[in-house]
Amino acid sequence: MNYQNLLSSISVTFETLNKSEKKVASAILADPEAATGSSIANLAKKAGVSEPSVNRFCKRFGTAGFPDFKLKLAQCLVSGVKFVNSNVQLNDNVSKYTPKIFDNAIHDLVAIKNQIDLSLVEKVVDQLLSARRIFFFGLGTSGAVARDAENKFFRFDLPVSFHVDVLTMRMLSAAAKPGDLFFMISHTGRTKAIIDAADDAQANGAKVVGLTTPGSMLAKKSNFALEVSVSENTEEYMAMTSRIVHLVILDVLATGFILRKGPDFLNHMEKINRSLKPTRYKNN
Amino acid sequence: MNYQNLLSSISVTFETLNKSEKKVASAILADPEAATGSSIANLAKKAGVSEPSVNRFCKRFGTAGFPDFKLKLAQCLVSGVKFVNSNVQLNDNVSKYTPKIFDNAIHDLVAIKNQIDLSLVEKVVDQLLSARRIFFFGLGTSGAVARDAENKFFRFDLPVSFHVDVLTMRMLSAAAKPGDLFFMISHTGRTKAIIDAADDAQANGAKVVGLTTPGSMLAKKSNFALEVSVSENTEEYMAMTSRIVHLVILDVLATGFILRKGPDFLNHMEKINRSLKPTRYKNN
DNA sequence: AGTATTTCTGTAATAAAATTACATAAATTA
DNA sequence: TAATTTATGTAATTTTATTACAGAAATACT
Repeated sequence: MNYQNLLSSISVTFETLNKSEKKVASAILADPEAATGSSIANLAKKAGVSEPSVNRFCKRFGTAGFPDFKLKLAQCLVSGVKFVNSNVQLNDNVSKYTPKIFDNAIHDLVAIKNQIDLSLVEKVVDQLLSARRIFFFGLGTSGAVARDAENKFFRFDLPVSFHVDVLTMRMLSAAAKPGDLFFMISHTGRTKAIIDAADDAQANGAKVVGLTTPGSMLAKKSNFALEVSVSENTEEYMAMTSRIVHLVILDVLATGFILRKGPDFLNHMEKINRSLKPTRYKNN
Repeated sequence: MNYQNLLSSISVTFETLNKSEKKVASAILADPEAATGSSIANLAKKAGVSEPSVNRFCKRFGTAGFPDFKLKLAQCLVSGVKFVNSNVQLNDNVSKYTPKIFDNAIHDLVAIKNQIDLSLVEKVVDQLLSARRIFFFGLGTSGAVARDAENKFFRFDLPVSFHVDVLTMRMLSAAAKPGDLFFMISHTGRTKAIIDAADDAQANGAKVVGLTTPGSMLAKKSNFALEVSVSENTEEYMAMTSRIVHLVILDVLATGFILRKGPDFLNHMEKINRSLKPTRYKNN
């Protein structure tokens, strides 16, 4: 029995279960989350069966007993999409809202880490490696992300630029050529200027990478869509975790790029790093 | 407490634990997998402490008790945040380096979440609330952070600007006045232009907030130093996690600002959000 | 249909585990 | 050095889970 699929095992074998086991299964399937937190007595009551029936149920599914069952159930819930309720409340004080903000970012990073399509990452790295020019486009918050991306990728011995000006975006995408890579960053994926530029760039034979929300207009129009879904509530008034995840994904791509370039490339990187020395005061 | 990173939390806060808690932490860190399966008596024996000590340990980490702790520990093992030695190696493939990059960011966020000085956060929020003008200064990667900060704080009905041009920085700090707030962002805290500006601004009676590495020159010269220490190795060739943590801290400050402004302020925020509507395509 | 056999399920007893209350020890402060 | 706080363990209590067993329900077999 694979504990990753405990829940689906339960629902799949449901019909083969006997009366009381079905009751237990229903109680668990109705709220698996709650089941992980309750005692055997509690769950038995909720299911309308005796405690040993619950225990037997657990053993039937290959676990050592009820505590072990809860553990494995909890583990199989992790991989599913599930939000921590870390909403900031209006009356939160500093010791409440601070960890919440951190937790939201952490939670979304963990979620995306587990969801990200590695073969797609690889493909985008390929695109970055073979591109003749790279443009990062973003507006508002994503403008800051685009700027950060440029600040990373310019080190890679490639013509890279970032743009936050919609007129420039129009002109560049109108003048796009095969070999150009347009890296579009937009959390909503509905920003007109970005969508229009994606259309134009693609019509001119350039490739478009979209860093955006799943199924968005931008995702659909991209050759390669890096889709990032974050807990909606955190983005209510200001972009928060989406841009954090975007930045980390750009780090991943940059890392992939460097690794593919091989060890010699590190000399080039080192040269760039050394250039900063005169801009800094000595370390005490 | 974020259950995704219970393990990270334990390893990060290890030094702040007292004697018996350290014993428990070591026993768990030595074999987290085993810990999820053992009884409190067992673990207590392995750690060489009493059972209540284990129980207190669990509560200290924000869990309801030992069973709940085991559950959350088991969950965090699934998501598999490696809390030690997530260095990218030259021969890593995409499925190796991708989670490492994420893990590094996650790990540092957990670390700072646990270390951040909440009263200092509160004080900086006070400064932001009472400032007559706010300037965000940053160069390179921190320039992107400064831009992001401006993109957040301009919504707050305050004169806010960000600067990435050292000449402008000089002029602005030379013309600083009491009531001005200079928010300096520099991971190294040794960037000459930033340090010089901090000196000038302070000499002219303005307040300086530094977002930088602990004990840096900038930290020493700031009225309020938000000190962030990240795992050094991640910053070798390019700033990675430091800027992520900086951004999240700015989110915390922005959140603190809004909450202090009270519920009426949300109308103002809402008005700004609405203004973006015409720039976007309709959601299908 | 009626009995035997098997399978299922609950009750009650037992065992295991976790938590609490309290006391003592260690560390810290004055 | 005494006073106070903090940390830790012992023992009692409570909660939780498991087992053994018996009665009920279902199935199979005359």
